[in-house]
Amino acid sequence: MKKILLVDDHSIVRQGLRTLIELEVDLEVAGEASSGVEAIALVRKNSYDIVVLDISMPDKNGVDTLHDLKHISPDLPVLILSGYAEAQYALNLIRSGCKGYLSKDADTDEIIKAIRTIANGKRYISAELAELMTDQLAHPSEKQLHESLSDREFQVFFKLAGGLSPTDIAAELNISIKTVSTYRTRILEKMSLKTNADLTYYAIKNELIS
Amino acid sequence: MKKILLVDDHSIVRQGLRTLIELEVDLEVAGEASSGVEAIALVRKNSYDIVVLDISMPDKNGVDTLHDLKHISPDLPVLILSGYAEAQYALNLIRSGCKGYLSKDADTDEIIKAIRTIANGKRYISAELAELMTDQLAHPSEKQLHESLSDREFQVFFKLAGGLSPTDIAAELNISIKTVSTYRTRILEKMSLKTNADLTYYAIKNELIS
DNA sequence: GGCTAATGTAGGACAAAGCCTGATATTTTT
DNA sequence: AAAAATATCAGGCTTTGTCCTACATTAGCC
Repeated sequence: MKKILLVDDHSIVRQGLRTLIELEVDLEVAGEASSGVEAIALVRKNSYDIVVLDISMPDKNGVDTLHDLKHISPDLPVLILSGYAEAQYALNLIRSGCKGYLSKDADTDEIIKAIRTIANGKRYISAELAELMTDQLAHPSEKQLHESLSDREFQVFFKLAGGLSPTDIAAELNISIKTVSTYRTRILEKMSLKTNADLTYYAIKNELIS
Repeated sequence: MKKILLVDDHSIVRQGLRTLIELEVDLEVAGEASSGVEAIALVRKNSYDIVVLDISMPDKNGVDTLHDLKHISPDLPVLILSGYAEAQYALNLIRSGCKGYLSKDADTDEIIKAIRTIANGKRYISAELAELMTDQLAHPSEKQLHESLSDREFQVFFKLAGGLSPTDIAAELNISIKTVSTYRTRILEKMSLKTNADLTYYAIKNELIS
C-alpha cells in the first residue's frame, strides 16, 4: 500500500485525486496539504511513498517547494501536476529532481498510471514531455531565449515588447519599416513565439520590462 | 433533484466536483463537458438546472461561453468557478449574467452551498465577493479600469490582451473586423491606454491573464 | 414618455504591417 | 583564404488593421 501526499491549493482538485486514488487497491491518500509550507511540515513529520505536487500555488510555489523537499527527503519521489501554461518549466523541474510531470488535463487513467509508476521508484515521462525533451536535444540552448538574439534584434525586440509600432521603431533606429518587420519575424522565430503580445508577456515575466 | 452540468477542462476537477455532489441527495450531475463548445452543445440538447463553469479553458474561454449560454438559455443559472487570480473580473461576469462566482480554493461546503443556492434560483455571493462589491459602492471612483467595459468590449479586450489578431477575434465572435476595431478604439479610450501592448501589460499586472 | 447616452454593429478609404525574396556586409569555421 | 553562416538591410505585393462615420437598439433618466 503506497502512501500518497497530495499537495494542491484547490480542495476540489485534491478531492478529485482522492476519489481516483481510492479506487485503487494498492494506493492510499495518507495526507493532504493546501500549501507548500504545510507540505514541508507533513513530510518532516510523517513518511510517504510519493508526493503529488501542484506547481502553481499562492504562498510558496511548487518550484520552491520541490527544491526544499529535495533537501529534506532526497529520495522521496515527486509527481508534478501542472496547468497547461507552465509546460516550459517541465524540463527545469525534471532537472531539479522531480520524477514525473503531468498536465492537469491528462485523463484520469494516465494520472493513476503516473502515480503508480513513480511510487515504484521509476520515472514517468508523458508523451508530450518526451517530445519536449527531444526538441530540446535538437536545439541545445541552455541560455535564455532572448540571449540568442543579435544586437539589432534585441533592440527591436525590446521596443516591440514595449508596444512601439514598427513605424516608430524604424524612425528611432533609422532603418526601414521592412527591416523592422524582418527582425520581428526572426525574433519570433528564434524565440518560438507567435505574437507581439507574447513578446510583451515574455519581457514582463523575465523582468526585462516592468 | 437538481440537474447539474459540469464544465471544466480538467478531468480531475470534474471528478472532484462530481464526488462532492454525489454526496448530496438533492443534487445530481447530469452532464460533463470539457470545453465551452461541448457545453453549448449539451445545453442545446438537454435541460439542466444549473451550470458550473470554469472560466479558464483552452478553446473557448469561460467568458465567451457564458456570453453564448445567456443567448441560448437566458434563465439557466450559471456558477462561475475560477482560479484565484481572476477575482478581478468577478464583477464583469456578474454583470454578464452569472449567478455566482467562486474561487476554486473555496472549501467544499461552500461550493455545495453555492450550487444549491443558485439551483434554487437565487444568487450566491461569497464573502470575498461581497466585500469587493461594497468596496466598490463605497468608492465608486476607484473602480478598476476594465470594469467600465461593456460585455462585448470585455470579450474583445481579453482576446486582444492575449495577442489574438482582430481577424481571429472577428471569426471567434462572428462579427466584422471593423466591429472589433471599433471595440478596440472604445476600450483604449475607456481605459486611457494607447496600444495593444498596454492591454497585455494591464492584463498581466492585474492578473487577468497569467 | 420622450430625450440622451451607451452599446452593438459595419462600410469605405487609406495606412500600416506582414510575408517572400534577395542584396551586401560581416563574422566564423574549416 | 575560401566557404559557410549570420547579420543588416529593403523593395514589391498583399493582407490586415485603423479611423471616421453611421445607424439601429437598448438603457437610463428627467
